[in-house]
Amino acid sequence: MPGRHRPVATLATVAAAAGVSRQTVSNALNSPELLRPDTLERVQTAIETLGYTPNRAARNLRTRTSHLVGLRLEPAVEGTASGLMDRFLHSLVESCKEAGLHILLFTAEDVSDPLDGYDALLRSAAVDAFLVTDTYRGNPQAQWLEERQVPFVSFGRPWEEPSASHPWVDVDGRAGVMLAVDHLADRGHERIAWVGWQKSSYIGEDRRSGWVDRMHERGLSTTRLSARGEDTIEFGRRAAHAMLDSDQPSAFVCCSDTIAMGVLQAINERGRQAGPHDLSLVGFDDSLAAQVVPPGLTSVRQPLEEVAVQIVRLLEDRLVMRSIEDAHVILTPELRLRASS
Amino acid sequence: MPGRHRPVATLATVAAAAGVSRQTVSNALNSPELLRPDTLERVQTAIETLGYTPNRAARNLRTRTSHLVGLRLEPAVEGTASGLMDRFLHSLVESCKEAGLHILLFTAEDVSDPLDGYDALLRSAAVDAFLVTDTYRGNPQAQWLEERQVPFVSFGRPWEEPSASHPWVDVDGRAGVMLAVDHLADRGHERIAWVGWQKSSYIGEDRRSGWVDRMHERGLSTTRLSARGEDTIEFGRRAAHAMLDSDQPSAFVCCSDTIAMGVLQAINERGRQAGPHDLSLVGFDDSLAAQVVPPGLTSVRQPLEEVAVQIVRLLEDRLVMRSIEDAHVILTPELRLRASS
DNA sequence: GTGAAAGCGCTAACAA
DNA sequence: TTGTTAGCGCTTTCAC
Repeated sequence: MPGRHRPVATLATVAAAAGVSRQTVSNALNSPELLRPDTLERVQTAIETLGYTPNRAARNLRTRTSHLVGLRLEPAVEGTASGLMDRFLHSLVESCKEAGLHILLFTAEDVSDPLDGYDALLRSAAVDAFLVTDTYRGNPQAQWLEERQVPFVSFGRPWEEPSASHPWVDVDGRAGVMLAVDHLADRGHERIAWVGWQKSSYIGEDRRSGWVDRMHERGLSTTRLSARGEDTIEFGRRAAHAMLDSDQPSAFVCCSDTIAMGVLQAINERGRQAGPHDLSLVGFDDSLAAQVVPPGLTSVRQPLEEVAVQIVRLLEDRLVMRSIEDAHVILTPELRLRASS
Repeated sequence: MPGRHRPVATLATVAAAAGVSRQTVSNALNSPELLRPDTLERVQTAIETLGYTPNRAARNLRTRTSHLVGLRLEPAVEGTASGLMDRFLHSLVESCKEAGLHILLFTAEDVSDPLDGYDALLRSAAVDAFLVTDTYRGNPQAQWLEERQVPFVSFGRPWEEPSASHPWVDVDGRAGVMLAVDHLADRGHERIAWVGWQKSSYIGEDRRSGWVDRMHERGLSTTRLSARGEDTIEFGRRAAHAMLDSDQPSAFVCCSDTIAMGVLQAINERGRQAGPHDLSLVGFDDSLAAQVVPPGLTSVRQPLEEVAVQIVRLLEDRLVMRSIEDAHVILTPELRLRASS
């Protein structure tokens, strides 16, 4: 019960104090250019004196907007290096503030149902828009939301339906991996291996294509230098051992920091060194683990701060039904160099 | 503009469909026991058919509640292992759902001002309550909120003012470290070192007291086995080197996984092994880094899921002004064993 | 057990 | 430029 014991100022209070009507106070807030300068100032003084802030519920009811954006939080996956959500969320909330938006979190009752939770928030008019993040498994949310004409932006491309017209922001994983390959090749590596995700992962294949294409562009062979599997430490470890047993790669580019951790483990188990003088290693995501693991893991870092900014820009566009230009944004990651390469 | 093209059902719609008045529908929702069974069923059918969900803004305006809980998100600290927020947030949102609450995120304009951001949300009646998390630097928020009679719960004890009466939930770091000491001592270690935070950190000193007291309880000396400094990898590394140069500890208990990573690095640099057969190592927080770093870092894990449950319980109590019992909850962490010990 | 009336605080539309 | 009127969708109060 906020305000239990405080007489909270309302439009009426302020209007009385300033000697104007309620509507004039409302205008002072929403269309100040309509007021005569002296009236405006009088009202503003009253607002300040009384510490008035418009009541959100009343405004929401009247304008049929909440300025809230729903974000469904997926369970954090344990045993995985990433943990990007932390970094992303802060940037996102920050960007939202400038646009007068807030992030409302929700979770699914049934995690396996990608649509669960959206409907309830929508029907209760609790949010104006959604931010959809888990597009890695395709995103049925996009179609569902589009059918209902609900404003939303997705972080992640609609891989299986590239023609989808909803706004999205994504990071160019392919370009990120190319950065990694260039980095290693520039330092003289020729046998650069790829350790990545299963073929069924759109994101995984996109990143891998950066490795394949850049290797070929530089006249380097990719034969027998690729491994695909689960996003686990154990897979990275096994894959690295197998490759080191047979095909003598001198460097590894990994689809995730998690896998890179497994590769690192294999390198250590063989009494070799991860670093520029022995086996080089590059991960993906610049997770906290990459930053803190000895000797420091070189990794592709997603520009999450910029992702957040772009997402909010697109959300704003959709919310005011502004003509949407540049509704598909692809941002380029950068390589964070550390001692592993 | 949600519902732009959909005629959203309202109380009136449902009432018309069920052939009752609006209030009866409202009662069916909020006090179903008042209705005659057959009326109730008729109304419920109509609700279901029309897919009706009460409008949040209207309800909020009328009841002067939002069922929203504000949580100020602090910037994620890079180069630090923890990243607990991810895991915590999901549990929190989950628990909130059962209580009919939602989490609204906000950030500070001025990060150095611990009160920044609270006031605006409060005055606009955007949230009913707050969850305060960054109590490590003392929490002026507690006093500020208490003065204004704003419901809130803090995650973290009011260290500098133990008598503060606001509800809080915390994890017993001291007990967690005792678990670590026992684990190591049970395995024969006698020279167990502490690498922790500066004396100015309440949390750091609490954890350290677990080491001191349990060591003494077991008749083990702590002399020259303690180091205190910043929460950085570099400090952990330097401290470990210094101790290994002089005082021959056989195991390290660290105040954080970040520090443990530095110790691990030092161990590796000396050509020694982190593990049960050479130098044992225990961290704190069970970060993703601890889980993925080779060979796996034993670490004290905070029961964040339970923390979330307790926090929501206390929030509910405060929101209905229920008599508050057990408003101070201390939960015991557990030790996650891995190959580093 | 059900219905009618009032009003939460705000803004859109219009009148002065 | 300012004020008046109406009403967003809901719950509370009080008749019936």
